[in-house]
Amino acid sequence: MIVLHGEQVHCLICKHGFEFDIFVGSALVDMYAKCFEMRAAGRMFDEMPERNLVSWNSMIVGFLLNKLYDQAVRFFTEVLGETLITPDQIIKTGFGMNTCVSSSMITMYAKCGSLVDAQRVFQESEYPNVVSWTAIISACQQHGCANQVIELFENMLEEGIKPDYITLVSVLSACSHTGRVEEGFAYFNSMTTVHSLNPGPEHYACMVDLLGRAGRLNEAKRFAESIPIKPDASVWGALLGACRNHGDLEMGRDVADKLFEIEPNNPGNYVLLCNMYTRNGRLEEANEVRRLMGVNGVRKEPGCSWIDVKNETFVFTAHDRSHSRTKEIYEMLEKIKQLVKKKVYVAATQFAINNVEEYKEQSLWYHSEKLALAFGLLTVPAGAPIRIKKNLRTCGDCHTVMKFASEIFNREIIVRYINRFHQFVDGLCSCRDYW
DNA sequence: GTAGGGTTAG
Repeated sequence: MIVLHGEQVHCLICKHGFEFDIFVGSALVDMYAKCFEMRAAGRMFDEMPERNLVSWNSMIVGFLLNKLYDQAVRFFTEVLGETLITPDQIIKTGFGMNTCVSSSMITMYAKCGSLVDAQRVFQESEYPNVVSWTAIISACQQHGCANQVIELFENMLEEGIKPDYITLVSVLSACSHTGRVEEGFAYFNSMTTVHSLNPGPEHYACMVDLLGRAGRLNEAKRFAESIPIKPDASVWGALLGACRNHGDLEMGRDVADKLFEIEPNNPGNYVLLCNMYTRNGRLEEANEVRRLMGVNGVRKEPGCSWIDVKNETFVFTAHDRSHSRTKEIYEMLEKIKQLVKKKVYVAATQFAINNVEEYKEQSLWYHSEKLALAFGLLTVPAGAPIRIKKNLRTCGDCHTVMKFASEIFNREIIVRYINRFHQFVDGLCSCRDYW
């Protein structure tokens, strides 16, 4: 809708003959991109008689804003007129010294699963500012290294760098994911008493998550209800997740009802409640939730896992048989199963949600992350870590199998679930099973 | 006229 005003101004610009001005043209590209009209932005860009750095940047930023990441990269390589730029080239050009670039690189490495590289970039950055510090703090947070988060945060304060809103989100999240309830509250309180920061919905969500994850559901609920601002979906979402983790169906149902009103199109809430009913053997109610999903036109995003091998990305869905090496993959899966069973492993069939009893255990073995693991064991050279990413949270059974596999095959396995990393080494996970 | 870091949930 807003673009209507922009179009009117665009018309006026044309009438007065300013459409070929490079400043005006770039601003129009930017305007269309920000109105989520990327095609119009592209047309504008194509029609510009000349373009400069800002025009190109406006296009790239526009792609990012519209979540067209691949196109952003393609466009960028077009600017350079060469193939993809590598981190090595960034260092050579000297751009690595730029704090914008280096903080982005910290984030990039962390999100690609390499915390050590992220740390190296941070150490090499000359004048880290609040964004650089927050980038490395978040990186450690996403990798479950809460000790480092706290250490870095304290170092940052000693260096005289003032934390901001986002820094505290990461610190609080680190506390919640490692059961540091008291410390979490201390940091939360320090926002107002020390740092002059007003907590926002994200901070409140972290605090509800902190209490909820620790199993203190009633306190979490009371906290959510006492928030001075109107609690948003993320606050109730955190509480619903805690109800699922700790099996509180009654509270879960109340919270889910709230969420269905606030965000009826979010499939996650339906799935959580449905799973809770199923796990409690209340299949009729579970079906009712599924029906509600259908009525509201909501569809569950299918779970999938992917793994990079030699510059190629392989994607697996549950029960996937589309890969050319499917036979070997399923054989490897069988092998993992036999070896794991020799340990004290017992299939956690409560995580097999939609299956008839006798198929439950077998079905667990075809979760997408296990398929990716089997493929990784077949293809990733010994000694190199197996890196898997998954778009959804994993189930308890997969988490257990990853631990066993790391020990049995003597492999480091790094798995990202949504946006947090678990590192499995010698039969243990970096999250120490608190997740 | 453009540009870096973030939470919960399947």
